[in-house]
Amino acid sequence: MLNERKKKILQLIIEDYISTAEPVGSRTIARKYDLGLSPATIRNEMSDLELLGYLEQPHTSAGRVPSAQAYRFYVDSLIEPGTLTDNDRALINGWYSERRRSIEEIFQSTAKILSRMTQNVSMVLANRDVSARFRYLKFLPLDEHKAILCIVTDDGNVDNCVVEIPLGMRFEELDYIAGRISRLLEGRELAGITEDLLSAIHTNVADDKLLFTSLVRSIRRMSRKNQEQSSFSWWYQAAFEPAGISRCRKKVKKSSGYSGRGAGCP
DNA sequence: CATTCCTGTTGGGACTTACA
DNA sequence: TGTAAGTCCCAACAGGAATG
Repeated sequence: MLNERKKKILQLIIEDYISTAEPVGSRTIARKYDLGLSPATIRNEMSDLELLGYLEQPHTSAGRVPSAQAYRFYVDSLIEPGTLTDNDRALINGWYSERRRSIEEIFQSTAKILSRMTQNVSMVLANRDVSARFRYLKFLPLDEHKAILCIVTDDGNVDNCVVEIPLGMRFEELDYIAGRISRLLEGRELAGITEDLLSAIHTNVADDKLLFTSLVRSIRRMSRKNQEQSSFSWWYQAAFEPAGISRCRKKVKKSSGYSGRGAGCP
């Protein structure tokens, strides 16, 4: 636990480093900010902060730079949350009162609002849900021989494919099968739907081979898609939209490498 | 034009001193 | 005795002058 003096020194170092992008030394802190402490005292506190992991030193005689732990502490404990003006509140309420269709749109809107309010580049970052779960499946009739098989997961993804309706099977029966399979698989992680489980469904519920093959193929496709998305561990949306300046948005999915899409930004 | 050397500046560590 | 402050010395770096 940091005492008040350490907190104050850490705060000044972080703010100085943010504004200058240069390592901050004890003498700089003593001279620029009236703390009533000598550089030697500040140096001792900085040494403690370095031991505690809040500061790092690029090389022996350079000043100190804040660590990731220091930034976390700064955001959580050192800065005072500002108060929203009525205009800001109205802007936010206006954006979110509109019904949006996807998570992506919500991210875009959030980044835009942040950018407009702060007049800075904003970035919205979220962890992807790595384990989508089966929600339900449904058959939608196309004609008397074909139907669309739709599988829905709890993260809102939908996969579909056209299936042949087995000869002599009525749509009501298809609907009944969909209900039974949905109940059996509901809440299960896609990755956890095993061959054994699918075989049991094949035997007990959907004994038609073609129908079963389509079902398995669709579940596997969704599971694969989910795993691919999960490999992109973070998703973020950046925006730069100060009033009166041309817009520039960029969306990037980040993984171990780099991939991006979007337009407008060099 | 690239490299080397010199000098000034900045900052940290170690040690000593002053004081409550 | 612990803490704060002062001082000395050394290291790293930047910038300018000298040199090949």
